[in-house]
Amino acid sequence: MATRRPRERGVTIEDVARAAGVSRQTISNALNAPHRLKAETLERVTALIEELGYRPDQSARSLKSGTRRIIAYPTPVDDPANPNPLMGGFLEAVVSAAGESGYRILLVRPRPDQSQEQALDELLAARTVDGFLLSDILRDDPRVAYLTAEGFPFAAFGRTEPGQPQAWVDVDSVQAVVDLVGLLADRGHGEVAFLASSSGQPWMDDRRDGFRAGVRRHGLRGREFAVPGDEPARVVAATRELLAGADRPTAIVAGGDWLALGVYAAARAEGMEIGRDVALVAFDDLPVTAFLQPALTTVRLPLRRIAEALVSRLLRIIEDGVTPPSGLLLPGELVVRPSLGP
Amino acid sequence: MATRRPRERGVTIEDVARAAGVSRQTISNALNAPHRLKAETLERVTALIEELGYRPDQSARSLKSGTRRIIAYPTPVDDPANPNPLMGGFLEAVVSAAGESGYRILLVRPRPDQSQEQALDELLAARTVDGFLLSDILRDDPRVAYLTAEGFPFAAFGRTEPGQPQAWVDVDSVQAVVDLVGLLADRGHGEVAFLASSSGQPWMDDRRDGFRAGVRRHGLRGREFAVPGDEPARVVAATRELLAGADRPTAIVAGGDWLALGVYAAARAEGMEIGRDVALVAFDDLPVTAFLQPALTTVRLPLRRIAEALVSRLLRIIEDGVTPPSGLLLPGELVVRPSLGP
DNA sequence: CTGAAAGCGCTAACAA
DNA sequence: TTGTTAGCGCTTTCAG
Repeated sequence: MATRRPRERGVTIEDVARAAGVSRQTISNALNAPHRLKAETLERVTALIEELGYRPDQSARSLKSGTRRIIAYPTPVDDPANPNPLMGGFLEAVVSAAGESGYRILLVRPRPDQSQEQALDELLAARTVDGFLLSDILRDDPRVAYLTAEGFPFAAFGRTEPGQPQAWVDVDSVQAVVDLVGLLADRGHGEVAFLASSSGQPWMDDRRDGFRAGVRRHGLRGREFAVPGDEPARVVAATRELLAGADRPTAIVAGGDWLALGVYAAARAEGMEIGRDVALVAFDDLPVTAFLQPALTTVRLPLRRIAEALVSRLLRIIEDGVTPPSGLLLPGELVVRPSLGP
Repeated sequence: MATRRPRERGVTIEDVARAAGVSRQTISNALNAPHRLKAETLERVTALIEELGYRPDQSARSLKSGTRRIIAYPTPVDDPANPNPLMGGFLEAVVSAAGESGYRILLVRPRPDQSQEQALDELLAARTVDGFLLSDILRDDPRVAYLTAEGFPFAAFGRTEPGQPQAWVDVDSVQAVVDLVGLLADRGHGEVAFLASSSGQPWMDDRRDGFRAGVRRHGLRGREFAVPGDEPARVVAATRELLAGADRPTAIVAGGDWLALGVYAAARAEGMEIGRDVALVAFDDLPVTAFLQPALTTVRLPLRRIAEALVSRLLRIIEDGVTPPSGLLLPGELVVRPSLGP
């Protein structure tokens, strides 16, 4: 089995031109401006292209055109103990959306000795990609600052500061959590608690804000408690303590399904039943929640719509130079299930 | 905020050469063959490169060298109802491993009108990538057949046929499940059942084979039952039926943690407790299993080692033209936890 | 409608 | 040690 070395080159435009007895330009036109060719020539050339399996070399094309049709996505560092289960679905959606427009996604990661900006700079300066897709945006994200300063196209999953390009898409977590609290208020809960992990993800702040807003709006008494990190054991321990207390809340709003899993475990350990002894709502709609008993009321992220919006905004910047005047806030999808109680 | 259009070019080798008052070749040498320059020149040029922020254009370099330093990974289509929660971790590991050697990962997906082979062909013929990383290998995988026929570098997560390049890495699922069954035998179980999903993933066959081998070796009585698809409701229903029967097994080997989740739910519904009334072992070590009560005995996939092995094999083929003479079988890591029972 | 020439940015080979 | 030449494969511009 002979392995073709990558440096061996394939069939070039020259080969096709010679075989067809025309100039290279005619081949190029057949592909890029077919209307310029006589029907007969076009047909002949097209057939030959097909037969020889000719495809324009991407590097040559990029060199000439200055465009790569590649979007870089710096992959978030994934905590091995708690890998983001939605990552696959998000990438899937992004790859599809970009693919529709003929773009591909390049996964990048700073080398151990590199800062985030350096890693971006390497791609940017080497003109390896046409733009960036960013996620897990921090309030004061150095990547956003850098790309903004460079004037390089990017789109962000997560809000950017007012002074920066508003090429962002985000889920309206505040509203979604307000709605969750509303569901609890409707069912007569007056004493609710918010369970957060304090590992500093920016979106957790929005969810907490939503909790506060919801509590205020519905005149409930709200309490907040944070678990340092998000290891299962800690979540369970913290929640047990809460549930064992005399003044325990009648409902818990978990900042994420992951945390809610700990509430299920804690409730069982305390001999309580979710949905009966304590109501529980959360956020993310992890696939696993389908197996929980009772099933979990939560908020589903519209990953597909997010990805489409991100890509279409980014491509507008790349191709038309048009930066969106404002961000896009997409509603989360409330999924009401029995953990909410009767 | 002026957005830099991608077609605007950055600083080129020419710019640096002019600024330094030397030829372009000297700049190139400073980067690629520094030993050829006089120390003083090198220092001056390097400083200038840094100052101007010059980085060689990737396309130009690729055009010249014929190598892209990009590896394509065709992303599996993810069932939205049951997205693979390990995808993120796998990609993470692959990106890291490839990054170590200066390669990046390009996510690709056939367009709706394309076959898998056509999608590969597009990348291959356009010389967009140096090689492919394949996962979810089928027994008779068309992608493997195509790349083998083309003699194009690839490495596969999952076994390829004997006549094909043995550039694969796989987990020794058979052995791992034999070991699981051994654990059950040690604890005196004589009546065990294997729970599979019949949605046709190739690795499920290996796990079933492992079950059969384990049962045979330890002289147990084994039964198998398959759930069509892997929707939670079906898994639970099928398992409940099994547990409710008079001749119920004392232990269940689930073909994956996902299925095991259904067993937990079914057991609870039947008033049984995992680890006490029925033992349970599974495969995958999904992160969520840490929250299960009792915690699940399962097999962890060595994703990091898999990724490293895949990348190093692929790079050997790409860079040295050396195809591995045989595949690499990595052991799964048994994680013994209380679901196994006393 | 088709062809010739030039050049995108880079580096390998050779020359000075 | 440095500079010059040529050419990777393609497309844009301008002639025919």
